[in-house]
Amino acid sequence: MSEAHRREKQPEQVRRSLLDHAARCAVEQGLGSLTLQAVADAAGVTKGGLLHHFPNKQALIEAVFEDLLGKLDEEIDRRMSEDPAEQGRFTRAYIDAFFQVTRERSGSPWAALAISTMTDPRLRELWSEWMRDRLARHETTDSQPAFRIARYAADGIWLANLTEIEGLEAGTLDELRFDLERLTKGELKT
Amino acid sequence: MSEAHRREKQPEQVRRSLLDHAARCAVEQGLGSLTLQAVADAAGVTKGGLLHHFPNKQALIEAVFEDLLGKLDEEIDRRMSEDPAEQGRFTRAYIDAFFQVTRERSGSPWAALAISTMTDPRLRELWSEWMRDRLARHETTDSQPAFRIARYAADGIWLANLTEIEGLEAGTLDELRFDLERLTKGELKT
DNA sequence: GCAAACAAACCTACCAAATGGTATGTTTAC
DNA sequence: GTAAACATACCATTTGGTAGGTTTGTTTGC
Repeated sequence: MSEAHRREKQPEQVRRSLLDHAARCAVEQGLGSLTLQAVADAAGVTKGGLLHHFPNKQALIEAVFEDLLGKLDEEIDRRMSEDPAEQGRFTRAYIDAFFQVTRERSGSPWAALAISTMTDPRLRELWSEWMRDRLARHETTDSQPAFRIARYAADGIWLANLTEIEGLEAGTLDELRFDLERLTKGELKT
Repeated sequence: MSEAHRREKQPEQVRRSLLDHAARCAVEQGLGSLTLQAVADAAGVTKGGLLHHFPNKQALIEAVFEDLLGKLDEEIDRRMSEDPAEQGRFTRAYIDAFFQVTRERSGSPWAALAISTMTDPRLRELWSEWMRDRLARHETTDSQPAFRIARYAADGIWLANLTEIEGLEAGTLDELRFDLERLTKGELKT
């Protein structure tokens, strides 16, 4: 620590490290009690160094959030481009993306997204806009009730996985994934 | 304020007020930035008075959480006792309870439950235990895939409602409620 | 029946630690 | 040489928590 003077300067890399570790800290301690010192330490930089990249705490938090939203966008777009069927294309990509990060489990920065969303009104707005925008874009293919329910269920599963300390079991996740697929095909019976 | 010396002492009432206002503050400011002073002020007591009822901050938070869990238990039990059909009885009560608090919207102390659950590892554990316990109790009637998916979807809807600034529209909520009911009867098609 | 004793329910005053942020110095890259 | 990329030192404020006092309610002793 505090050796950054000696090593070659790679601002982009440091910035990236700060974003990643900030997301991690937000998961572990909660966003409210997130401290600049902790993030700086985790990223191997001093607090002053951190404040050089992000003018204040709020700016850091919003940067983390936008970074994660961007990644989610990319991931979903990638999956959609590989899906041949048109109906429910967005819903499948959305669900799969969530299941992937659900499996990746702890340390996954995505959890920060949830906590942030709940806590900070500004971030709530960003998330709302993102969701409204994507839904509008795929209204013709993904607005049927079963798709909507399936997406909400994916959210719920993801939430449950965050809540469980050890995460849901892999087998359970596979079952749920399968059930959701059936749901989007009208095959799920009681 | 600070007149509690003069008024007759009603510890139970003060304790209740502290729990309620703590839940409220947690919703508004987030649990992480919840301050003892704010809670005490809101309840019309000094910080010292608060710390007489709850030895420290963590104890207060856990007390709030357990209080809310207890209310949820009562609500679900009440609904279950009024439900004639056996299959999916718990799932229906669970969904209805969540939809009710979803409709009640802001100021409802239930939102604190969500935020708390994500932030605090200890509370995560409490919630996990509660859920595991209830699921075990109703395994024979509520373990089918469609029920499980329906419960997760209810969680997701509830989460979305917290996320949206103004909350989901009443009409949208009614639709979702109707779709979930159909899902538990195997009537939901794409 | 009543005062003394005691405990519970508060309040006031205070402190040590942590935290966000500033100001300024030092090293590296171009 | 100059600007960016850091680090160091420091400050004002806030916050959780403690210590000890004061008031109210209840029980005990006689």
